[in-house]
Amino acid sequence: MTQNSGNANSHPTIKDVAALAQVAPKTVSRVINEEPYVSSTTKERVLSAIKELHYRPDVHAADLKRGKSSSRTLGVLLGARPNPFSSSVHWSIDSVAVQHSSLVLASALTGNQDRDSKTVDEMLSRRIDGLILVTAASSQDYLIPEMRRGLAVVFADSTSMGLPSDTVMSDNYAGAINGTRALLSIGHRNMAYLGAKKNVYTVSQRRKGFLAAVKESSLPMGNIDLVDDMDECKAYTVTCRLIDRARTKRPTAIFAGQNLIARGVIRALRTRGLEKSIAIISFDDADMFDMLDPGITVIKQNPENIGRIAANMAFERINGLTAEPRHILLPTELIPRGSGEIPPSQ
Amino acid sequence: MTQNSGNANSHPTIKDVAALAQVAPKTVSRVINEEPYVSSTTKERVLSAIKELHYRPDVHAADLKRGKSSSRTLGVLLGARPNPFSSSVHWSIDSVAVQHSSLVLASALTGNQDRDSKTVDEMLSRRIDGLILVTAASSQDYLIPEMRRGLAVVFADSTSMGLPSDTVMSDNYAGAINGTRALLSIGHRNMAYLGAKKNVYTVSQRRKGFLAAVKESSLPMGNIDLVDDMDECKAYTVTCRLIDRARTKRPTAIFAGQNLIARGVIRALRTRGLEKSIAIISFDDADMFDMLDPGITVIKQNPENIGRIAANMAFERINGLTAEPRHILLPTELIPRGSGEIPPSQ
DNA sequence: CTGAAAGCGCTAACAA
DNA sequence: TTGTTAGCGCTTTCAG
Repeated sequence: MTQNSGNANSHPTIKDVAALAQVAPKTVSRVINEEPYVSSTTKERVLSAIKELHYRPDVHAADLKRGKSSSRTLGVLLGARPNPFSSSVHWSIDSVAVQHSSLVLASALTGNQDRDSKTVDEMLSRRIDGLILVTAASSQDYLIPEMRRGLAVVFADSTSMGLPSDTVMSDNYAGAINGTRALLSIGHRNMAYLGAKKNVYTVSQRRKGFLAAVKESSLPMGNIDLVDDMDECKAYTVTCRLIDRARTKRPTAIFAGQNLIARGVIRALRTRGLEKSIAIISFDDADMFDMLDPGITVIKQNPENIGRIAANMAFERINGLTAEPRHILLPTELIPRGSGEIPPSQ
Repeated sequence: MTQNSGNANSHPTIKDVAALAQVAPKTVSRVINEEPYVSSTTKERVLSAIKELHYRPDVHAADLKRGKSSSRTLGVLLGARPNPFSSSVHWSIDSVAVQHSSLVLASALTGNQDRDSKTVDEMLSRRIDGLILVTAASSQDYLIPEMRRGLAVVFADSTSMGLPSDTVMSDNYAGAINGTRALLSIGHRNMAYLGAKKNVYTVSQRRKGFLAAVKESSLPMGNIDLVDDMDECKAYTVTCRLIDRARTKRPTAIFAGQNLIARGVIRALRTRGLEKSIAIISFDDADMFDMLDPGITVIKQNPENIGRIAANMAFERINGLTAEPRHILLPTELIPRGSGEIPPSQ
């Protein structure tokens, strides 16, 4: 037992292994990194010393010397309230990362600028190779110098807000147009749009899509209720207000700009027993939407693909790709389940 | 522009800052670490140099020197298929970590031993301070040497399987007894238990709780269908088989050992139009369970608390606590919503 | 095939 | 109040 090999409170080092195997540290290093030119007997000895000491190389120390500042670690920042969508994106990124022997430092963005930038600082201080921002709402200009140094930044389900970085998201505009057209095509002439914060890019695209479809149908805007900044709770309240209006003045169809908003709307419709009388379409699916009665018609995204593509783009950059920023739009799918096919009630 | 300060591909170092501010590296270090005894003018100069170069200290290099192998990073391993429960635990851990200026390395366990232990290795090589295993199924004996070196290991929603580490989980046994008693008290005499893999500790506790309640009611075991290894899909199939039996032989109530299993059961009941005739209770809640008709009665857990407590215990250990392993059981709550209050149909 | 020396970015210990 | 030296764990470079 040389050095600190028996020390309960610290990791054995390459020196401890070297001492036990009676070789030089560099030889241990060769074995660890599977470099050639190590005799098989030496290798054996080193390997068994590693095992005996439960030695585990310190990647940070190794990277420090290598100078390539590649920690094989990816940062992922989740901007949205925890929900199945962002979870899927996250785990999809994780599974790509594992294939690249990388790990994911994950954290939730809170919207509090100070706290969030502290989180990013912590990640950057740990020398992450890439950063994927999922559903990020605010601008991240301070990342520019980091990008110049080679940090691979990818925005998933959000726009890069001026940063020259790759982006992946659903084609929110086209998806919203599609859904809205479906509503219009079955005769709805009074509709409501309940959307999230419209300063978020994806939300604004959905809003625009909705409006574009309305416009092409030549419906007067007087027939449309447009409400922004919704969340589940507010959506409930607003929907109650909308449907408590005189029958001729109330919307016969509701476009929910997000799954949580849809939940609020559905709750409200149910309290009035109107869930089979007023149509609703939700942008983004949610668990159990198919099991309600009626089933909720949704504009479905593909979060797994978004995560996978984001991660792949990040690794391409990490591996040296220097092409122009790429902007991927993924198609959405309109899934009719009943709630979106309800005709206008009068 | 001294050293590599203008280099596009690498981070500026403390030396670059020192050169620009015309001080010694150690002085920069003092400023970074907010040590006393730095004149305010010097401090200013250093700070502005830091800003100009977009300098960010490398925590790994710092820790290396400090020798305390504290990377202020926590590992979190999620063992269950992505679902709202594990998501909540995860984000709850994250929010505690941030308070401790720590970051979370998160990864999903796959069940594939080789791949999973590679993931743990990667985390250990990054010198995480603690490891929280959420819903881990298999034994993790190889962690023992790491624990001896001071790695704080906490099991959340799972047992430590012999390892002397802290654990937090719901009181699965009591919760299951409670739910089952509720079913029995309204007169059910033919019941089915559909549970997940029974080699998972929490699952086995639920199973035992169910059986204990049955036993105390002196119901003959012949009246009970006990099925293990269910998932959503299998639960659907099995439920179909159960309810297609003769009316006198089929269960009048179903205990679903997990929310995904409950989903399969609910789907099956609906295809037969039996959702209002056969009772169901689900262990663990899920989004929208309250909005179905009837609402799904659940034995509710508190994932946020599980995550928070797990993280707190981990940080206590990291900060030197050496008490005996603690095992926390959190109460569950039976939430009646309709489906669990359906009386036996004959 | 193997080893010795130097140094990655940082800070502890000591000096000035 | 500031600077110097040494060394954390590892790998590079170069010499055996």
